Amino acid sequence: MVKQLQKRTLETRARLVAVATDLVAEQGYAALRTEEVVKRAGVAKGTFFAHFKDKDALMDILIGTAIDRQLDQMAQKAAPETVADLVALHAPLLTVMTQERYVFDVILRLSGAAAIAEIGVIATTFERYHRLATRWFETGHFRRDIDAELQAEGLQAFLTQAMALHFCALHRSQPMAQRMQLYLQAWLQPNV
Amino acid sequence: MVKQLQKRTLETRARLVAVATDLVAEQGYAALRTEEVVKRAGVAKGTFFAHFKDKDALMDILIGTAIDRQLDQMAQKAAPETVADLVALHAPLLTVMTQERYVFDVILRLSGAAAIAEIGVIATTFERYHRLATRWFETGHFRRDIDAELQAEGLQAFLTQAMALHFCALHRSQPMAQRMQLYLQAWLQPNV
DNA sequence: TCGAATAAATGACCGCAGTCAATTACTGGA
DNA sequence: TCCAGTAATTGACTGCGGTCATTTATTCGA
Repeated sequence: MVKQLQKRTLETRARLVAVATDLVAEQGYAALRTEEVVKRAGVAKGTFFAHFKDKDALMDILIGTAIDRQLDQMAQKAAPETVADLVALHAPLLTVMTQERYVFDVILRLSGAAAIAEIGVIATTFERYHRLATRWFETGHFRRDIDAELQAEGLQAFLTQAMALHFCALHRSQPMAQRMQLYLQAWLQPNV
Repeated sequence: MVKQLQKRTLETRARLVAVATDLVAEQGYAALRTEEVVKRAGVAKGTFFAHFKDKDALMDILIGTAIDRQLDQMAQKAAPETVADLVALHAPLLTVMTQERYVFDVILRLSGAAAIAEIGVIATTFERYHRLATRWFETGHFRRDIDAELQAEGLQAFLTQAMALHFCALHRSQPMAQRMQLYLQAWLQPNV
């Protein structure tokens, strides 16, 4: 039912990803062209699309991997006990996700799995992030009137909002971290 | 310094928008092709791009107009006094914004003005929505520990989150309105 | 070791957004 | 009314993502 993959297949695929990684390092994500990738990898155009459903599928791997590395770092750290800690903890993740407008757009597009069958890397990292955040909130350092999962979903909502406004000309003046602080203070430590 | 627009210009532009509106009604947003628009409008391809920076600029007008109509309706109604009212008030707006995955993607892409100089229709409607929501919260029926503007920003964040999860295979089971209710209860009426 | 079945790779081709030098239509002053 | 200057329009062309019938390589049973 499952794999019957030849060694060649894995090699080609790995080469494509490696070449793409190099190209991104050189020119950024938005400038990546599939034709450039296949040329450097020494394969035909069709081969690319035999390995990846579309260009987004490659981006999913590249960007998802980068996000996952940040989550590795974050998972190492102790659970944050204050909003300031929580915001500080997110700094590197925010940097990765907002390094280019194009990257943020891809993340938004792929962060939810379109179908159960095709959960990509980015969607998987979002699940992972959700679990990680839920664990932080289960320590009980923040609100207690709602469960940890809901707190985590709100965190994600505000994270997205802060990043979106970062790219908005009308709001770019305020730094992302400061906005996060404001949001999360109100979300996690309401004072009614 | 400003306009020197010929009548012809306005006519062509209006015709393009009218044709596009018809096409969308027939086949949906995602299926819209600029070539189909210019063919029906009886102009050349280049004319389209002389009037609109790119295809997104046309979508901005079509979708932005549809959103604006909903805001007209919402602005008529009295300020909501409960979370349930607030959620119910949003139902038509949610329907418009999530009618197609493609529409939601365009909205996310264009909801923040990329540059002050080029604030589009969708970005303008988001500003309008923000002002409207702020006015609701100024009535003081919800939280009082944070100002109305912040409440409005949170509302927008949760609105986006609810729509995003609506398109996510892993979460599609729960209806949007129900999710909104959960989020907004926690956001607007914390119970610590 | 051979040959049929299957997997991988190929590249010419297509669809569609977006460009631009050339052309046509309009305007306002003489 | 004529004509220079400007605005609007044109359509062939480019760039790039994605497809598919054909060719080439690999596997595995006899």
